[in-house]
Amino acid sequence: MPHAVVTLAIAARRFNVNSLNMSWKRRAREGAYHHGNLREALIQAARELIKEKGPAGFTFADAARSAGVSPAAPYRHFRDREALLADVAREGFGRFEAMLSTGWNGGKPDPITAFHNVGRAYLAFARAEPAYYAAMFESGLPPDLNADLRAAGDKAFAVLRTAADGLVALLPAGRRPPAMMMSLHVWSMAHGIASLFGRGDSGRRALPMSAEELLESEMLIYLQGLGFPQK
Amino acid sequence: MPHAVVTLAIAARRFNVNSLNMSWKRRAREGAYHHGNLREALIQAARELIKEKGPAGFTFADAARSAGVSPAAPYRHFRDREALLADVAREGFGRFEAMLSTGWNGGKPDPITAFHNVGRAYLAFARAEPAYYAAMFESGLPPDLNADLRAAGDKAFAVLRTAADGLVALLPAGRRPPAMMMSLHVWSMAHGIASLFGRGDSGRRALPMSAEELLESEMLIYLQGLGFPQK
DNA sequence: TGTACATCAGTGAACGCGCGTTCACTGATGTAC
DNA sequence: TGTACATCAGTGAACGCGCGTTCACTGATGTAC
Repeated sequence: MPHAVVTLAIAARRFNVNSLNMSWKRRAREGAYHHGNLREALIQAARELIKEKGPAGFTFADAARSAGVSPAAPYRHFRDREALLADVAREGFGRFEAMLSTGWNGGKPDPITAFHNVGRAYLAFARAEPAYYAAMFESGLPPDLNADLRAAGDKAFAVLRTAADGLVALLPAGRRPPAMMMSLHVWSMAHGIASLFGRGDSGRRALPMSAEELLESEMLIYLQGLGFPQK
Repeated sequence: MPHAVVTLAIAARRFNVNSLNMSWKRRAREGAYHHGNLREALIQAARELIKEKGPAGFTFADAARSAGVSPAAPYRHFRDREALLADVAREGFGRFEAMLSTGWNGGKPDPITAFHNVGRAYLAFARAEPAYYAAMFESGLPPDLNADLRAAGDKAFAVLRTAADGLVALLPAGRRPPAMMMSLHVWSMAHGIASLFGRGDSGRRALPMSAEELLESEMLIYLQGLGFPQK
Protein backbone atom coordinates (compact mmCIF):
# COMPACT_ATOMS: atom_id res chain seq x y z
CA MET A 1 0.00 0.00 0.00
CA PRO A 2 2.57 2.72 0.86
CA HIS A 3 3.80 2.88 -2.71
CA ALA A 4 6.27 5.70 -2.16
CA VAL A 5 8.06 3.76 0.58
CA VAL A 6 8.24 0.61 -1.50
CA THR A 7 9.59 2.52 -4.47
CA LEU A 8 12.22 4.17 -2.34
CA ALA A 9 13.26 0.82 -0.91
CA ILE A 10 13.59 -0.67 -4.35
CA ALA A 11 15.53 2.32 -5.59
CA ALA A 12 17.86 2.09 -2.61
CA ARG A 13 18.46 -1.58 -3.23
CA ARG A 14 19.19 -1.09 -6.90
CA PHE A 15 21.52 1.73 -6.08
CA ASN A 16 23.46 -0.33 -3.56
CA VAL A 17 23.75 -3.30 -5.84
CA ASN A 18 24.92 -1.17 -8.71
CA SER A 19 27.49 0.75 -6.71
CA LEU A 20 28.82 -2.51 -5.27
CA ASN A 21 28.99 -3.85 -8.77
CA MET A 22 31.05 -0.90 -9.89
CA SER A 23 33.55 -1.30 -7.06
CA TRP A 24 33.86 -5.00 -7.88
CA LYS A 25 34.52 -4.20 -11.46
CA ARG A 26 37.34 -2.01 -10.33
CA ARG A 27 38.79 -4.52 -7.84
CA ALA A 28 38.54 -7.84 -9.65
CA ARG A 29 38.04 -7.96 -13.37
CA GLU A 30 35.65 -10.90 -13.06
CA GLY A 31 32.62 -10.51 -15.27
CA ALA A 32 29.74 -8.54 -13.79
CA TYR A 33 26.19 -9.83 -14.01
CA HIS A 34 23.25 -7.73 -14.82
CA HIS A 35 22.28 -7.10 -11.20
CA GLY A 36 25.75 -7.23 -9.67
CA ASN A 37 28.36 -9.88 -9.09
CA LEU A 38 26.15 -11.94 -6.83
CA ARG A 39 28.33 -15.00 -6.92
CA GLU A 40 31.26 -13.16 -5.34
CA ALA A 41 28.93 -11.25 -3.00
CA LEU A 42 27.57 -14.55 -1.65
CA ILE A 43 31.08 -15.84 -1.01
CA GLN A 44 31.92 -12.65 0.86
CA ALA A 45 28.71 -12.93 2.87
CA ALA A 46 29.48 -16.56 3.71
CA ARG A 47 32.97 -15.58 4.88
CA GLU A 48 31.52 -12.94 7.15
CA LEU A 49 28.98 -15.35 8.59
CA ILE A 50 31.55 -18.12 9.07
CA LYS A 51 33.78 -15.66 10.90
CA GLU A 52 30.93 -14.81 13.24
CA LYS A 53 29.29 -18.14 13.81
CA GLY A 54 31.58 -20.88 12.52
CA PRO A 55 31.39 -22.93 9.32
CA ALA A 56 28.31 -24.78 10.50
CA GLY A 57 26.60 -21.65 11.73
CA PHE A 58 25.49 -20.12 8.48
CA THR A 59 22.63 -21.00 6.20
CA PHE A 60 21.94 -20.51 2.55
CA ALA A 61 19.17 -18.10 3.44
CA ASP A 62 21.55 -16.20 5.74
CA ALA A 63 23.99 -15.66 2.92
CA ALA A 64 21.23 -14.44 0.63
CA ARG A 65 19.97 -12.01 3.29
CA SER A 66 23.48 -10.65 3.90
CA ALA A 67 23.96 -10.13 0.19
CA GLY A 68 20.62 -8.33 0.02
CA VAL A 69 18.87 -10.71 -2.36
CA SER A 70 15.88 -12.99 -2.12
CA PRO A 71 16.36 -16.51 -0.70
CA ALA A 72 15.92 -18.01 -4.14
CA ALA A 73 18.70 -16.01 -5.77
CA PRO A 74 21.68 -18.12 -4.61
CA TYR A 75 20.33 -21.09 -6.55
CA ARG A 76 21.35 -19.32 -9.77
CA HIS A 77 24.99 -19.66 -8.70
CA PHE A 78 25.34 -22.58 -6.31
CA ARG A 79 23.66 -25.96 -6.28
CA ASP A 80 23.39 -25.89 -2.50
CA ARG A 81 24.99 -24.67 0.68
CA GLU A 82 27.82 -27.19 0.41
CA ALA A 83 28.75 -25.93 -3.06
CA LEU A 84 28.98 -22.39 -1.70
CA LEU A 85 31.12 -23.56 1.21
CA ALA A 86 33.38 -25.45 -1.19
CA ASP A 87 33.90 -22.30 -3.21
CA VAL A 88 34.84 -20.35 -0.10
CA ALA A 89 37.36 -23.09 0.70
CA ARG A 90 38.72 -23.12 -2.85
CA GLU A 91 39.21 -19.38 -2.85
CA GLY A 92 40.80 -19.66 0.60
CA PHE A 93 43.32 -22.23 -0.61
CA GLY A 94 44.28 -19.87 -3.39
CA ARG A 95 45.05 -17.03 -0.99
CA PHE A 96 46.72 -19.43 1.41
CA GLU A 97 49.02 -20.64 -1.33
CA ALA A 98 49.88 -17.06 -2.23
CA MET A 99 50.77 -16.21 1.37
CA LEU A 100 52.89 -19.30 1.84
CA SER A 101 54.66 -18.60 -1.45
CA THR A 102 55.42 -15.07 -0.40
CA GLY A 103 56.83 -16.47 2.85
CA TRP A 104 59.07 -18.94 1.03
CA ASN A 105 60.07 -16.31 -1.51
CA GLY A 106 62.11 -18.71 -3.58
CA GLY A 107 64.24 -19.68 -0.60
CA LYS A 108 65.60 -16.20 -0.04
CA PRO A 109 67.47 -14.85 1.79
CA ASP A 110 68.47 -18.39 2.74
CA PRO A 111 66.40 -21.60 2.88
CA ILE A 112 66.33 -21.88 6.67
CA THR A 113 65.14 -18.32 7.21
CA ALA A 114 62.66 -18.73 4.37
CA PHE A 115 61.36 -21.94 5.93
CA HIS A 116 60.62 -20.12 9.16
CA ASN A 117 58.90 -17.42 7.15
CA VAL A 118 56.60 -20.06 5.68
CA GLY A 119 55.65 -21.10 9.20
CA ARG A 120 54.94 -17.51 10.16
CA ALA A 121 52.88 -17.03 7.00
CA TYR A 122 50.85 -20.13 7.88
CA LEU A 123 49.92 -18.75 11.30
CA ALA A 124 49.35 -15.27 9.93
CA PHE A 125 46.83 -16.64 7.46
CA ALA A 126 44.97 -18.65 10.08
CA ARG A 127 44.79 -15.60 12.31
CA ALA A 128 43.88 -13.06 9.64
CA GLU A 129 41.43 -15.26 7.76
CA PRO A 130 39.69 -17.51 10.27
CA ALA A 131 36.71 -17.88 7.96
CA TYR A 132 38.76 -19.18 5.04
CA TYR A 133 40.76 -21.36 7.39
CA ALA A 134 37.63 -22.89 8.90
CA ALA A 135 36.10 -23.53 5.49
CA MET A 136 39.33 -25.15 4.32
CA PHE A 137 40.05 -27.37 7.31
CA GLU A 138 37.15 -27.49 9.71
CA SER A 139 34.00 -27.43 7.66
CA GLY A 140 33.77 -31.20 7.30
CA LEU A 141 33.86 -30.88 3.52
CA PRO A 142 35.38 -33.96 1.91
CA PRO A 143 38.73 -32.69 0.52
CA ASP A 144 38.02 -34.17 -2.88
CA LEU A 145 34.44 -33.04 -3.14
CA ASN A 146 35.32 -31.64 -6.53
CA ALA A 147 38.46 -31.51 -8.63
CA ASP A 148 38.92 -27.74 -8.28
CA LEU A 149 38.87 -27.87 -4.50
CA ARG A 150 41.24 -30.79 -4.45
CA ALA A 151 43.63 -29.07 -6.86
CA ALA A 152 43.58 -25.84 -4.86
CA GLY A 153 44.45 -27.73 -1.68
CA ASP A 154 47.21 -29.65 -3.42
CA LYS A 155 48.72 -26.48 -4.85
CA ALA A 156 48.88 -24.93 -1.38
CA PHE A 157 50.53 -28.02 0.05
CA ALA A 158 52.99 -28.00 -2.85
CA VAL A 159 54.49 -24.80 -1.45
CA LEU A 160 55.42 -26.66 1.73
CA ARG A 161 56.81 -29.42 -0.41
CA THR A 162 58.92 -27.03 -2.47
CA ALA A 163 60.25 -25.41 0.69
CA ALA A 164 61.20 -28.80 2.12
CA ASP A 165 62.97 -29.67 -1.13
CA GLY A 166 64.95 -26.46 -0.91
CA LEU A 167 65.96 -27.17 2.67
CA VAL A 168 66.91 -30.78 2.09
CA ALA A 169 69.32 -29.72 -0.63
CA LEU A 170 71.40 -28.01 2.04
CA LEU A 171 72.32 -31.33 3.62
CA PRO A 172 75.00 -33.69 2.32
CA ALA A 173 73.58 -36.43 0.10
CA GLY A 174 73.86 -39.17 2.71
CA ARG A 175 71.84 -37.38 5.41
CA ARG A 176 68.82 -36.09 3.53
CA PRO A 177 65.41 -36.89 5.02
CA PRO A 178 62.46 -37.43 2.65
CA ALA A 179 61.16 -33.99 1.75
CA MET A 180 57.59 -35.29 1.62
CA MET A 181 57.82 -36.43 5.21
CA MET A 182 59.34 -33.12 6.27
CA SER A 183 56.56 -31.14 4.68
CA LEU A 184 53.92 -33.27 6.37
CA HIS A 185 55.68 -32.76 9.70
CA VAL A 186 55.72 -29.01 9.28
CA TRP A 187 52.14 -28.95 8.12
CA SER A 188 51.03 -30.85 11.20
CA MET A 189 52.99 -28.55 13.54
CA ALA A 190 51.57 -25.42 11.99
CA HIS A 191 48.04 -26.77 11.74
CA GLY A 192 48.15 -28.08 15.29
CA ILE A 193 49.25 -24.75 16.69
CA ALA A 194 46.86 -22.80 14.49
CA SER A 195 43.81 -24.80 15.50
CA LEU A 196 44.68 -25.09 19.18
CA PHE A 197 45.99 -21.61 19.87
CA GLY A 198 46.39 -19.29 16.95
CA ARG A 199 42.95 -18.29 15.77
CA GLY A 200 41.64 -14.83 15.32
CA ASP A 201 38.00 -15.62 15.87
CA SER A 202 36.67 -17.23 19.03
CA GLY A 203 37.81 -17.99 22.54
CA ARG A 204 40.84 -20.24 22.37
CA ARG A 205 43.25 -21.48 24.99
CA ALA A 206 45.66 -19.13 26.68
CA LEU A 207 49.38 -19.66 26.28
CA PRO A 208 52.60 -18.76 28.11
CA MET A 209 54.07 -17.72 24.75
CA SER A 210 52.71 -16.55 21.41
CA ALA A 211 51.65 -19.07 18.79
CA GLU A 212 54.39 -17.71 16.55
CA GLU A 213 57.08 -18.23 19.17
CA LEU A 214 55.75 -21.70 19.86
CA LEU A 215 55.93 -22.71 16.21
CA GLU A 216 59.30 -21.09 15.69
CA SER A 217 60.87 -22.93 18.62
CA GLU A 218 59.25 -26.19 17.52
CA MET A 219 60.61 -25.87 13.99
CA LEU A 220 64.02 -24.85 15.31
CA ILE A 221 64.31 -27.96 17.48
CA TYR A 222 62.97 -30.11 14.65
CA LEU A 223 65.50 -28.77 12.14
CA GLN A 224 68.28 -29.23 14.64
CA GLY A 225 67.21 -32.84 15.00
CA LEU A 226 67.64 -33.25 11.25
CA GLY A 227 71.17 -31.90 11.45
CA PHE A 228 70.62 -28.42 10.05
CA PRO A 229 73.01 -25.75 11.28
CA GLN A 230 71.37 -23.13 13.54
CA LYS A 231 70.75 -19.82 11.78
CA MET B 1 -8.41 -45.41 19.08
CA PRO B 2 -6.60 -48.75 18.58
CA HIS B 3 -6.10 -49.20 22.28
CA ALA B 4 -4.40 -52.57 22.06
CA VAL B 5 -1.73 -51.22 19.72
CA VAL B 6 -1.08 -48.21 21.88
CA THR B 7 -0.85 -50.37 24.99
CA LEU B 8 1.62 -52.67 23.28
CA ALA B 9 3.74 -49.74 22.15
CA ILE B 10 3.83 -48.32 25.65
CA ALA B 11 4.65 -51.71 27.09
CA ALA B 12 7.47 -52.14 24.59
CA ARG B 13 8.89 -48.75 25.40
CA ARG B 14 8.76 -49.35 29.12
CA PHE B 15 10.36 -52.71 28.65
CA ASN B 16 13.21 -51.28 26.60
CA VAL B 17 13.83 -48.46 28.97
CA ASN B 18 13.83 -50.80 31.93
CA SER B 19 16.14 -53.34 30.37
CA LEU B 20 18.51 -50.58 29.32
CA ASN B 21 18.35 -49.26 32.82
CA MET B 22 19.31 -52.65 34.20
CA SER B 23 22.32 -52.96 31.92
CA TRP B 24 23.44 -49.47 32.91
CA LYS B 25 23.11 -50.38 36.53
CA ARG B 26 25.40 -53.27 35.86
CA ARG B 27 27.94 -51.26 33.81
CA ALA B 28 28.22 -48.00 35.71
CA ARG B 29 27.02 -47.69 39.24
CA GLU B 30 25.64 -44.22 38.56
CA GLY B 31 22.26 -43.67 40.13
CA ALA B 32 19.28 -44.85 38.07
CA TYR B 33 16.26 -42.61 37.63
CA HIS B 34 12.77 -43.80 37.75
CA HIS B 35 12.44 -44.22 33.99
CA GLY B 36 16.06 -45.03 33.20
CA ASN B 37 19.35 -43.20 33.23
CA LEU B 38 18.27 -40.69 30.63
CA ARG B 39 21.13 -38.31 31.24
CA GLU B 40 23.71 -40.88 30.26
CA ALA B 41 21.51 -42.17 27.42
CA LEU B 42 21.37 -38.68 25.91
CA ILE B 43 25.15 -38.39 26.05
CA GLN B 44 25.48 -41.73 24.31
CA ALA B 45 22.95 -40.68 21.69
CA ALA B 46 24.81 -37.41 21.12
CA ARG B 47 28.08 -39.30 20.67
CA GLU B 48 26.49 -41.54 18.08
CA LEU B 49 25.02 -38.59 16.21
CA ILE B 50 28.26 -36.60 16.34
CA LYS B 51 30.09 -39.60 14.95
CA GLU B 52 27.67 -39.77 12.04
CA LYS B 53 27.15 -36.12 11.25
CA GLY B 54 29.74 -34.05 13.06
CA PRO B 55 29.45 -31.94 16.20
CA ALA B 56 27.26 -29.37 14.46
CA GLY B 57 25.08 -31.99 12.83
CA PHE B 58 22.96 -33.06 15.71
CA THR B 59 20.03 -31.39 17.38
CA PHE B 60 18.50 -31.57 20.81
CA ALA B 61 15.44 -33.21 19.29
CA ASP B 62 17.65 -35.72 17.49
CA ALA B 63 19.22 -36.81 20.72
CA ALA B 64 15.83 -37.20 22.38
CA ARG B 65 14.56 -39.27 19.46
CA SER B 66 17.61 -41.53 19.54
CA ALA B 67 17.16 -42.06 23.25
CA GLY B 68 13.51 -42.91 22.68
CA VAL B 69 12.02 -40.08 24.70
CA SER B 70 9.85 -37.08 23.91
CA PRO B 71 11.52 -33.87 22.71
CA ALA B 72 10.78 -32.19 26.02
CA ALA B 73 12.53 -34.81 28.14
CA PRO B 74 16.14 -33.60 27.68
CA TYR B 75 15.25 -30.32 29.39
CA ARG B 76 15.08 -32.20 32.68
CA HIS B 77 18.82 -32.87 32.41
CA PHE B 78 20.43 -30.20 30.24
CA ARG B 79 19.75 -26.52 29.95
CA ASP B 80 20.24 -26.64 26.19
CA ARG B 81 22.09 -28.31 23.37
CA GLU B 82 25.36 -26.63 24.30
CA ALA B 83 25.18 -27.99 27.83
CA LEU B 84 24.75 -31.50 26.47
CA LEU B 85 27.67 -31.01 24.10
CA ALA B 86 29.81 -29.72 26.96
CA ASP B 87 29.05 -32.84 28.95
CA VAL B 88 30.08 -35.04 26.03
CA ALA B 89 33.34 -33.10 25.86
CA ARG B 90 33.89 -33.34 29.59
CA GLU B 91 33.38 -37.07 29.60
CA GLY B 92 35.66 -37.31 26.57
CA PHE B 93 38.46 -35.44 28.33
CA GLY B 94 38.17 -37.91 31.17
CA ARG B 95 38.65 -40.92 28.91
CA PHE B 96 41.35 -39.10 26.98
CA GLU B 97 43.27 -38.45 30.17
CA ALA B 98 42.97 -42.11 31.12
CA MET B 99 44.32 -43.27 27.75
CA LEU B 100 47.23 -40.84 27.82
CA SER B 101 48.04 -41.89 31.39
CA THR B 102 48.05 -45.53 30.39
CA GLY B 103 50.42 -44.64 27.57
CA TRP B 104 52.81 -42.81 29.86
CA ASN B 105 52.52 -45.52 32.49
CA GLY B 106 54.66 -43.67 35.01
CA GLY B 107 57.52 -43.39 32.53
CA LYS B 108 58.02 -47.12 32.17
CA PRO B 109 59.82 -48.97 30.72
CA ASP B 110 61.85 -45.82 30.12
CA PRO B 111 60.78 -42.20 29.65
CA ILE B 112 61.57 -42.02 25.93
CA THR B 113 59.63 -45.15 25.07
CA ALA B 114 56.80 -44.03 27.34
CA PHE B 115 56.75 -40.63 25.64
CA HIS B 116 56.24 -42.29 22.27
CA ASN B 117 53.49 -44.38 23.82
CA VAL B 118 51.70 -41.20 24.86
CA GLY B 119 51.80 -40.05 21.24
CA ARG B 120 50.38 -43.35 20.07
CA ALA B 121 47.68 -43.18 22.71
CA TYR B 122 46.76 -39.69 21.53
CA LEU B 123 46.22 -40.85 17.96
CA ALA B 124 44.50 -44.04 19.07
CA PHE B 125 41.98 -41.99 21.01
CA ALA B 126 41.28 -39.64 18.12
CA ARG B 127 40.77 -42.60 15.84
CA ALA B 128 38.69 -44.73 18.17
CA GLU B 129 36.58 -41.92 19.57
CA PRO B 130 36.04 -39.37 16.81
CA ALA B 131 32.86 -38.16 18.49
CA TYR B 132 34.53 -37.39 21.79
CA TYR B 133 37.46 -35.85 19.96
CA ALA B 134 35.23 -33.62 17.89
CA ALA B 135 33.25 -32.50 20.92
CA MET B 136 36.48 -31.74 22.78
CA PHE B 137 38.35 -29.87 20.06
CA GLU B 138 36.14 -29.07 17.12
CA SER B 139 32.73 -28.24 18.47
CA GLY B 140 33.44 -24.55 18.88
CA LEU B 141 32.66 -24.74 22.59
CA PRO B 142 34.57 -22.14 24.56
CA PRO B 143 37.11 -24.18 26.58
CA ASP B 144 36.10 -22.46 29.79
CA LEU B 145 32.38 -22.63 29.28
CA ASN B 146 32.16 -24.12 32.74
CA ALA B 147 34.66 -25.00 35.44
CA ASP B 148 34.16 -28.76 35.08
CA LEU B 149 34.95 -28.74 31.38
CA ARG B 150 37.96 -26.53 31.89
CA ALA B 151 39.26 -28.75 34.70
CA ALA B 152 38.78 -31.92 32.64
CA GLY B 153 40.76 -30.43 29.76
CA ASP B 154 43.49 -29.24 32.08
CA LYS B 155 43.78 -32.66 33.70
CA ALA B 156 44.25 -34.29 30.31
CA PHE B 157 46.92 -31.78 29.34
CA ALA B 158 48.62 -32.36 32.69
CA VAL B 159 49.49 -35.87 31.53
CA LEU B 160 51.52 -34.42 28.66
CA ARG B 161 53.12 -32.03 31.10
CA THR B 162 54.04 -34.85 33.48
CA ALA B 163 55.54 -36.84 30.63
CA ALA B 164 57.61 -33.87 29.51
CA ASP B 165 58.84 -33.40 33.08
CA GLY B 166 59.90 -37.03 33.18
CA LEU B 167 61.79 -36.69 29.92
CA VAL B 168 63.51 -33.44 30.76
CA ALA B 169 64.94 -35.03 33.90
CA LEU B 170 67.01 -37.30 31.66
CA LEU B 171 69.07 -34.38 30.41
CA PRO B 172 71.93 -32.77 32.29
CA ALA B 173 70.85 -29.70 34.22
CA GLY B 174 72.37 -27.20 31.83
CA ARG B 175 70.56 -28.48 28.72
CA ARG B 176 66.99 -28.87 29.90
CA PRO B 177 64.30 -27.24 27.77
CA PRO B 178 61.17 -25.88 29.50
CA ALA B 179 58.84 -28.84 30.02
CA MET B 180 55.81 -26.65 29.45
CA MET B 181 57.05 -25.72 26.01
CA MET B 182 57.84 -29.35 25.19
CA SER B 183 54.36 -30.50 26.13
CA LEU B 184 52.79 -27.76 23.99
CA HIS B 185 55.00 -28.82 21.09
CA VAL B 186 53.97 -32.44 21.39
CA TRP B 187 50.34 -31.52 21.79
CA SER B 188 50.43 -29.49 18.61
CA MET B 189 52.15 -32.29 16.67
CA ALA B 190 49.67 -34.90 17.80
CA HIS B 191 46.65 -32.65 17.35
CA GLY B 192 47.82 -31.52 13.94
CA ILE B 193 48.27 -35.07 12.71
CA ALA B 194 45.06 -36.26 14.31
CA SER B 195 42.92 -33.56 12.75
CA LEU B 196 44.58 -33.60 9.34
CA PHE B 197 45.04 -37.33 8.83
CA GLY B 198 44.19 -39.59 11.70
CA ARG B 199 40.44 -39.60 12.10
CA GLY B 200 38.20 -42.60 12.23
CA ASP B 201 35.11 -40.86 10.95
CA SER B 202 34.91 -39.07 7.64
CA GLY B 203 36.93 -38.75 4.45
CA ARG B 204 40.31 -37.33 5.28
CA ARG B 205 43.45 -36.84 3.25
CA ALA B 206 45.46 -39.80 2.03
CA LEU B 207 49.02 -40.27 3.20
CA PRO B 208 52.21 -42.03 2.05
CA MET B 209 52.62 -43.32 5.62
CA SER B 210 50.35 -43.98 8.56
CA ALA B 211 49.48 -41.22 10.98
CA GLU B 212 51.26 -43.19 13.70
CA GLU B 213 54.46 -43.46 11.69
CA LEU B 214 54.26 -39.78 10.85
CA LEU B 215 53.94 -38.77 14.48
CA GLU B 216 56.60 -41.19 15.65
CA SER B 217 59.16 -39.90 13.15
CA GLU B 218 58.26 -36.32 13.98
CA MET B 219 58.72 -36.87 17.71
CA LEU B 220 61.94 -38.77 17.09
CA ILE B 221 63.48 -35.92 15.13
CA TYR B 222 62.20 -33.41 17.67
CA LEU B 223 63.72 -35.31 20.60
CA GLN B 224 66.97 -35.66 18.73
CA GLY B 225 66.97 -31.90 18.26
CA LEU B 226 66.71 -31.52 22.04
CA GLY B 227 69.73 -33.74 22.52
CA PHE B 228 68.01 -36.92 23.68
CA PRO B 229 69.82 -40.15 22.90
CA GLN B 230 68.07 -42.30 20.28
CA LYS B 231 66.18 -45.27 21.74
C1' DT C 1 3.60 -54.22 57.17
C1' DG C 2 0.40 -51.12 54.95
C1' DT C 3 -1.39 -46.66 53.43
C1' DA C 4 -1.26 -41.73 52.05
C1' DC C 5 1.31 -38.50 50.08
C1' DA C 6 5.09 -35.75 47.89
C1' DT C 7 8.32 -35.86 44.36
C1' DC C 8 9.75 -35.35 39.88
C1' DA C 9 11.18 -37.78 35.34
C1' DG C 10 9.01 -38.03 31.27
C1' DT C 11 4.56 -36.99 28.22
C1' DG C 12 2.34 -35.10 24.31
C1' DA C 13 0.22 -31.34 22.34
C1' DA C 14 1.01 -26.91 20.95
C1' DC C 15 3.33 -22.65 19.24
C1' DG C 16 6.05 -19.63 16.39
C1' DC C 17 10.06 -19.63 13.55
C1' DG C 18 13.34 -19.95 9.94
C1' DC C 19 15.03 -23.07 6.74
C1' DG C 20 15.46 -25.27 1.99
C1' DT C 21 13.35 -25.50 -2.18
C1' DT C 22 9.97 -24.74 -6.15
C1' DC C 23 7.69 -21.91 -9.32
C1' DA C 24 5.83 -18.75 -12.67
C1' DC C 25 7.14 -14.23 -13.12
C1' DT C 26 9.67 -9.70 -14.26
C1' DG C 27 12.47 -6.57 -16.20
C1' DA C 28 17.30 -4.97 -17.29
C1' DT C 29 20.81 -6.17 -20.54
C1' DG C 30 22.95 -7.39 -24.82
C1' DT C 31 22.46 -8.39 -29.54
C1' DA C 32 20.67 -9.22 -34.28
C1' DC C 33 19.08 -6.84 -37.90
C1' DT D 1 21.57 4.69 -35.16
C1' DG D 2 17.24 2.58 -33.78
C1' DT D 3 14.01 -1.22 -32.81
C1' DA D 4 12.51 -6.00 -31.67
C1' DC D 5 13.64 -9.78 -29.37
C1' DA D 6 16.01 -13.44 -26.59
C1' DT D 7 18.35 -14.18 -22.47
C1' DC D 8 18.66 -15.00 -17.82
C1' DA D 9 19.70 -12.97 -12.98
C1' DG D 10 16.88 -12.07 -9.46
C1' DT D 11 11.79 -11.79 -7.42
C1' DG D 12 8.40 -12.92 -4.11
C1' DA D 13 4.99 -15.94 -2.73
C1' DA D 14 4.30 -20.38 -1.35
C1' DC D 15 4.99 -25.08 0.67
C1' DG D 16 6.17 -28.60 3.91
C1' DC D 17 9.34 -29.59 7.56
C1' DG D 18 11.77 -30.04 11.79
C1' DC D 19 13.51 -27.41 15.33
C1' DG D 20 13.53 -25.24 20.13
C1' DT D 21 10.75 -24.36 23.78
C1' DT D 22 6.51 -24.06 26.91
C1' DC D 23 2.96 -26.10 29.48
C1' DA D 24 -0.31 -28.54 32.28
C1' DC D 25 -0.36 -33.24 32.89
C1' DT D 26 0.62 -38.21 34.44
C1' DG D 27 2.03 -41.89 36.87
C1' DA D 28 5.92 -44.66 38.93
C1' DT D 29 8.89 -44.27 42.86
C1' DG D 30 10.34 -43.47 47.51
C1' DT D 31 9.18 -42.19 52.04
C1' DA D 32 6.75 -40.68 56.33
C1' DC D 33 3.86 -42.36 59.48
